[in-house]
Amino acid sequence: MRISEAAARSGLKVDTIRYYEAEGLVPNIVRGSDGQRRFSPENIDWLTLLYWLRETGMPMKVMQRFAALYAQGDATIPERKDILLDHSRLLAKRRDDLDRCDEILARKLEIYEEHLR
Amino acid sequence: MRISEAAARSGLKVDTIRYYEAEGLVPNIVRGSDGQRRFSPENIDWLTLLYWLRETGMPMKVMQRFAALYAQGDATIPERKDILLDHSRLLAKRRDDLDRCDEILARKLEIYEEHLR
DNA sequence: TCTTGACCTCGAGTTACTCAAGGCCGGTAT
DNA sequence: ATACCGGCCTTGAGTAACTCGAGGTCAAGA
Repeated sequence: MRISEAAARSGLKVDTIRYYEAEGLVPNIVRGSDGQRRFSPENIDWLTLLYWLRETGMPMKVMQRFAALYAQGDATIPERKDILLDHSRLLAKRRDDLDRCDEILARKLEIYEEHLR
Repeated sequence: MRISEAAARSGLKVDTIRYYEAEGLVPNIVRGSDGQRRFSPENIDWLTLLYWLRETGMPMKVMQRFAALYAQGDATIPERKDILLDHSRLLAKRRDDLDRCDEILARKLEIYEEHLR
């Protein structure tokens, strides 16, 4: 499949996919005889994973390391697992932040309500 | 109180506070006779709010509008309330994203475990 | 044949910081 | 008395992660 469909399926934008490829985040993108990128189902899975990792705050550098390990095959699974476990902890922190902000907003809105009376 | 303490209390960095002031996000910062910024408790509350709004993804432009309204006094409370309610919806969306990513990580880690056996 | 649409590359622009350089000023140590 | 130090100041450049525009190729349809 071609890049626009890859974008639609992964959640990433077309431009972002090209950018990620240039940054070495997407191994194994092949080109057709027309010079255009062709995406395999495995490519799509990978892009989708990248989308969610990025969306939830994983920095590019970490994603680059992750991608490099992925490109090296199954022997790197323990290291990749560590990266994902770290990210899991980050998600927990983000959830705490959201809760904290929710509280603050609730208090602020409360005060606004009082002012409106 | 001075800028380093303001940073410690609000969560923002010193540089970020100065940047925010330059961008018009912080009304009413007074200067002492030495030319240095002095922060009132109200300033600190405001900076803390900005910190949490930004941390949870409110764009600068929205914060600028919010700050401009704040600077105009209580008459703008209804509009400010709308902004915070909008942001509240964004928080809910972010929480969904975190949940979605958690699922994906769990599935991925599961697959890694299988590979490791 | 002409145009339309999807793709391509490359380079510049944007957002939201972040840092480094160079300078002032009040307080302590020699 | 002076030397140094830490904390503040401004300005301008650098960074991360996109995002967009210009200009070009190519296959398929009217």
